[in-house]
Parts: sequence; C-alpha cells; structure tokens
Amino acid sequence: MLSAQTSEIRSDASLSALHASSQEAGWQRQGTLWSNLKELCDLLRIPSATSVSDEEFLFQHVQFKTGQRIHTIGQPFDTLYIVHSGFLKTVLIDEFGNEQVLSFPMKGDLFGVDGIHTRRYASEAVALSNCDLILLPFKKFIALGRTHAELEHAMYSVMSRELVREQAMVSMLGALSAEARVARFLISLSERFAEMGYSSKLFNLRMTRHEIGSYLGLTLETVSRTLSAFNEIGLISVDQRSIGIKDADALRTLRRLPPSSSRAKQVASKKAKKLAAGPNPEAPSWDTLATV
Amino acid sequence: MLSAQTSEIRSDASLSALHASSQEAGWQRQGTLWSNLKELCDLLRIPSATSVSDEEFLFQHVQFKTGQRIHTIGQPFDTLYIVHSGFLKTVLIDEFGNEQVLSFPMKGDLFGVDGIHTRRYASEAVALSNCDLILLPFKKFIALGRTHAELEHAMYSVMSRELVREQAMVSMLGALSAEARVARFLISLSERFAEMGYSSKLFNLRMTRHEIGSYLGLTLETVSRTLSAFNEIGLISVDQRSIGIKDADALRTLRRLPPSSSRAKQVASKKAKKLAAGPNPEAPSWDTLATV
DNA sequence: CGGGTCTTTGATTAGGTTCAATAAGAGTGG
DNA sequence: CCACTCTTATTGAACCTAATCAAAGACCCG
Repeated sequence: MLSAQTSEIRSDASLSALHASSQEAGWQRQGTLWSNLKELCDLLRIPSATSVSDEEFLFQHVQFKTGQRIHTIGQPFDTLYIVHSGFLKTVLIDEFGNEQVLSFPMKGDLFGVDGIHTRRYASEAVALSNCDLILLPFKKFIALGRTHAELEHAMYSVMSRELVREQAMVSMLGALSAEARVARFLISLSERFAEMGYSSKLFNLRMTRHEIGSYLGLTLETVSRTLSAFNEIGLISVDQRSIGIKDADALRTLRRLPPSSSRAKQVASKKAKKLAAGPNPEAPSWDTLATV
Repeated sequence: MLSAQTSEIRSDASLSALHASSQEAGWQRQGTLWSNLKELCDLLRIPSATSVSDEEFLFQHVQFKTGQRIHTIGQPFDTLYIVHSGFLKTVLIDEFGNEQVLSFPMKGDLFGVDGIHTRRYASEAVALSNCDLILLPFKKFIALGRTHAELEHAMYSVMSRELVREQAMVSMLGALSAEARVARFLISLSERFAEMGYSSKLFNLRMTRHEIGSYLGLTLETVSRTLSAFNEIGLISVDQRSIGIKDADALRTLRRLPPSSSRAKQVASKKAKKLAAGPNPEAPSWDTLATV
C-alpha cells in the first residue's frame, strides 16, 4: 500500500554526475549517497516523527564541485535541495547581468523553494565549495506529506522560517548602517558555524568581499574597509578570508562606529607606537547606544 | 466522515467584534460574513479545484477598522489571514521601538505566515483602512489540505510567491537608487490596483510618507522630495495622498534621475513661464540607460 | 613565473540623511 | 462654524555616509 511513494524514487533528469543505477533495495551505497527520512529531519532541525516507518524512503545525494551551478534562473523546477555539507550562494541576476546575492546556504539549509510558485527557479544556486546535497523531488515530497503529517507541517515550518529570515534581511537593509550590517553578518556566520560544530571564534569566509557586499547591499570596498576598521579597534582579527571573532558582544550590539574623527585619533595613537597605553577611555561605550 | 473539518470552525479567541453564533447550517449570513473554498481560491489567484465539494467548508470573515491591530509580535499564532477588502501594513518593531514596514497587504494577499515556524507571529499587522479579512485557522487549513491535495499545493505556491516577493524586495533595497525604489513602488501599486479592478492611473495612497520610506529603506523626506521631482518632470502628478501616473513606462525603467544640474535647468525653464513650449526634447532618453 | 582574481587603502564625490521651519489637512470641542 | 491641536507633507541647507575612481599589494593556479 506504500507503492505510490517508493515508485517516486527516480533520478532528476536535469542533473549531471548521477549514477542512476540502484533504486531497488536502496541501502546506503558507496559512502553517503542516500539518506533516510530521519537523517533528513535532523538536518533540517525539525522534530523527526516517531511514527515514521523509515528505511523505505531514501533520498539521493549529489555532489557538486566548487563553482558548479546547481540550478539556474528559469530552469524548470522539480526538486528542492538540502545542504548536507559545503557552502553555496543563491543569486538573482538583474537586467544588466549584475549578481544580487540572496543567501549563503550551508549545512541544514533548504533551497530551491522559490521555484514552487512559477514552476521555474527564480534564482540561481552556485557551489562556493565542494558540496554534498540531498535531493528532495517536490512531487515525492508532496506524496510523502500525504502519509506523514509531521513532515508536511515541518515543510510549512521551514518555509515560514525562510520567510522570517528574509524579513529580517529586509529590515536590516532598510535600517542599519554599513558597520552594523557587516557586524551582524559576522555574528550570524559565527552562530551558524557553532551550530555546525565548528569554531564560532575562528573561521574562514567562503565568499568574496564582492559577494558579501552584494548580500549586504554594500560595495566590496566598504566591506573591506569595515572589516579593517573592526580589526583596528580589536573587535575581530582579519587576514584575507580568515576571521577571528574577538568581541562578539560588541559586534552583536553595534549600531554605528565612533565618529571618524575619534577613529582617526585611535589610528593615529596606534601609529604613534601606542604611547601611554590608553588615551581613549570611552572605547566600550559607543557600541550599544549611538544614533537612533 | 467530514466532521473533523466542520467542527474546526470556531471563532478565534483573540479577535474582537465577532458574532460567534452560527456554525450549524453555515450559509452566507448577514452580508459577506462567510466565504466558501472557491471564493477563497479565486481571491488568492490560485486554480480552484474542480473536485471540491464546497459549501461545507466555510470561512469566517472579520472586520477591522482603520488603525486596529490584527495581531501583534509574539502573540500565539493560530490563524492565517486573507484580505478580502481594505489595506493593511505589516511591521517589525526593532529594539528601540522603531517600525520597519515589511509589506502592504491588500485584496487577495495572505499574511500571518511568519507565525508558522515559531508558533508566534513574528510581525505586527495593522489596518490602514477599514478591512474585511477572511480567517483561515491554520489547523483547519492543515486538515483541509489532507483531503484536498490542490489546496495544499496552492498553499506551498502562495508561500513560495511570498518568498519570491521578499527576494525582489531584498534585491531592490540592495541595489537601487532612491528614485528607482519610489518609481517601482508606484508601478507595483498601480499594477495591484489594476488587478483589483481600480484605476491604474489615478489612485490614493493609503499610507504615509513615513511608512513608504520605511518600506523602501528611505526617509520620509526623500520620499516626498522624490515624488515632487517626479511631479516636476511630468512622470506623475501628486497632491498629498492622491497620485496620478502620467508616464508608467518611464517609471518602470527608471534607474536614476538626470543629474541635478540638468534637473535644475528643467525647473528653471519651467519657472521661466514655459517659454517656447518645449525646450527639453531629451526627456525620455535618460531613464532607461544611466549608471550601472 | 606570470596572468588573473581578490583585497586593501586613499582621494574624491554625490546621494541621502538630518535638522529645521513652514504649510496643509483632519479632527475635536466650544 | 471657527479656533485649536495634532498629524502629515513639503522644502531648504548643512552634513555625512557610503559609492566611485584609482592604484598597489596579496594570493592562487596553471
């Protein structure tokens, strides 16, 4: 009586590098090529149903190498993607070919959802590192939701979460200064890394300054300058792509950097071989209050 | 066998002004207090299922007066709302009490979706005019989706549409100039009004300059100035809340206003009692190209 | 090692905010 | 009906943040 779902397991036509061979007796083949429903729920951070008779629903993995495109704008939609490992970006391309970065999906994130409505992907997804993705064919998912209510509810939840995330993004772009945006970006990266079990204090950026700038609505120069400024006042350490978080709380509550004059003073005093150890006693005050 | 759903019709505890009296024999009572499934689908612009044995699922309407709050941030979530008539805004409140406008729901729009994930509303919805809303209790909806597959799919579609809309918003905030944002805002309003059967050329804004500015990531002064500038060069006519669209195409493709010097020239020539009827033949050229 | 991409930093400019003052409506109550 | 108030809108002037233009250094990969 469960045949409807199992027959749904078939490889996605538009994808390359698939060994479409086994769908009978689908156990874990060659490493982590398949995941069951429980693994999938864990990954998405949603309560995995106890009543699920798993092991019969298996989800195929696909690997992408750095720079490869997972899907492009306008391509017919039929599958959702869940990141098992690796880092990606999703982008919109405007009428002049300029990229607008929308998100940086990483472990546990779902993407491709924007294709549901028009049945074509509205954005483009690109691997920023080698990636291992889990395929979730939309039709299969729909059928699955029919028999597993929790899963269906979970999907609403995940989409709702995405929506809230976008709202926060809009709010940030609409109201925060360049420094505050970069600070929050670093904090959110730090927290994501922590969730994934990596260090929240020291990590490597997987994206360029240009991509960060696009994501935050800033130019790459402003991003670079802001990181340098954070470095100078000791909030972080920067060396190219590697970031060390020194003062997470300050970053978390930062609204605006001290006026350029005082920052210039700090710089000057630093260049003057840090004479007398501390001519700026107001250092930790400006970050929480500040303009509006 | 359908009792599960019909019993779900009960008034929402947190709402005022409900005549919770009739749920047996639920026909259209006192005006438009109830809608059936087909009306609901039409409103949401999704294909209404042919197979739906409607008339047994009725959805309650509620009226709100200008200024009333539909739900607040943190309030327990249990129902989605569909706008039947009227205008609203949804806002986020930041840590200092500043409003950030997220959307202006109007006829056919769904809101409240952001509450699904955390089971509490993440935003606040306020009526900008007298409104007639259709209640869609989330539990009832879930149950309904279980028997009507198309409806379930439709909800994914609507949520996906919202997500795409938010993406476009992020993209706009990240990349466009103040003039371009205001122009697109006017165009999108114009198109929405057209869809609703109103004039796309002449309409009244339901929101303040402040709310528009918040929505677009601008100050109210910039919005006001930009509208004045559009008025001066003949793209629109403005008088307080009333807007007349004069050149929709120019608005649609506008990226940046002509340099202030040339605009000043136009203004000057206009102030000079429009001598010789047309000293600015370059009018429709600058809007499509321009910076980046 | 060389070409390409990415990053940093400086100088300059301009778009948009901020502060401020005035005007125009919309209610409200005498 | 008009004075009074409160909110909303318009406009000006000064300032400032972030973009733009430019150049040099760092890194990567074939």
